[in-house]
Amino acid sequence: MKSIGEEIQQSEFSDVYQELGINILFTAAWFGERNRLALKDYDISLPQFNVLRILRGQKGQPISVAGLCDRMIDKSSNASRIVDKLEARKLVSRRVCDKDRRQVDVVITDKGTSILEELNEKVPSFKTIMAKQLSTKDAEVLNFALDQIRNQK
Amino acid sequence: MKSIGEEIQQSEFSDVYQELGINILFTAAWFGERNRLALKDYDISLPQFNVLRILRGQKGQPISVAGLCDRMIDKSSNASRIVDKLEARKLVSRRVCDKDRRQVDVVITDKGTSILEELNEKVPSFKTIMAKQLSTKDAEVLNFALDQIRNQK
DNA sequence: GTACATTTAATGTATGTACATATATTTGCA
DNA sequence: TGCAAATATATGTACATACATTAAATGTAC
Repeated sequence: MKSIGEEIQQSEFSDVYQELGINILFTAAWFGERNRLALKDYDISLPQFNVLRILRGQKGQPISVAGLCDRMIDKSSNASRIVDKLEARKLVSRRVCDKDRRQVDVVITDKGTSILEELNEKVPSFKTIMAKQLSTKDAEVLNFALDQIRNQK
Repeated sequence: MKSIGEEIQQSEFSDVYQELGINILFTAAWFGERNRLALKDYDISLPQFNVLRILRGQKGQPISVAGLCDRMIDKSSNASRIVDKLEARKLVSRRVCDKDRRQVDVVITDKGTSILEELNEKVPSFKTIMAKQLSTKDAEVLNFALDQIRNQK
């Protein structure tokens, strides 16, 4: 099995926390590459895929562009332009919100939903990727540890 | 303390592995944002910073562009162009390798080394970020788990 | 030794990101 | 009401990424 040190050919880290930081970054990038590869044939970028999944999670309820930003992993990505691309392909639709006409309501279309279903078969779920090596107990412990890492002064 | 579900306002995940996957991606992005903020004043991008650190790790020994790619976290980033920017600011130097004239040897300059020293004071180390919430033992366990996740068929 | 394949780096192009600014709408308050 | 401040989205820009292609050097088969 390749350790993170072998992966990036770094023989030693200054300490185990440094190793862990790099390991988290590298593992995230590794997930990204896997998913990008799976999406390639459909000409859908990773952020586009994520937006579609957030919209599906809304179960038909519209969400504003700012709401999308809040739920996106990469906070600085430009949700407005990602929605542009998706709208151009009719995978989502956009409508000015009646109650607050500054807001724009975004919803996934039927076409978007059906593409997403196809994609879900191609993109391996995190469960598929991790369940063999990690018990649910392990996963819970990891989740707790990551939550803790981000919650420091 | 905010869990990952609270961070991205997702009330429920399909399973704990899905939650963990998102958690890893989100934590990596969170690290990235912190570092980018710290580097902003120096007008050095994250990948540029990473390249400088790889070069410093070489302890004066030159490395090829392909060698940089291997050691970089984001495999698809264009090392050639990142080196362009660094060379333009005289933080690294580039020279055709004598033994194999297809290769280019990259080394960090004194100016690059001294900027990197400054940056290391500004950019919080992973140890600083994580040591309070995580024992070294915990960190070791996490490292092992992440290595395992990436090493599946 | 020539011809072809492989390797290394650079470049071209489309898209995405980071960050500032612009535009429209709503809110708060004198 | 009228007007400044705040909010929501879109847009402008420079740079970075993803991926294909090009150009030069080296390796290999004949």
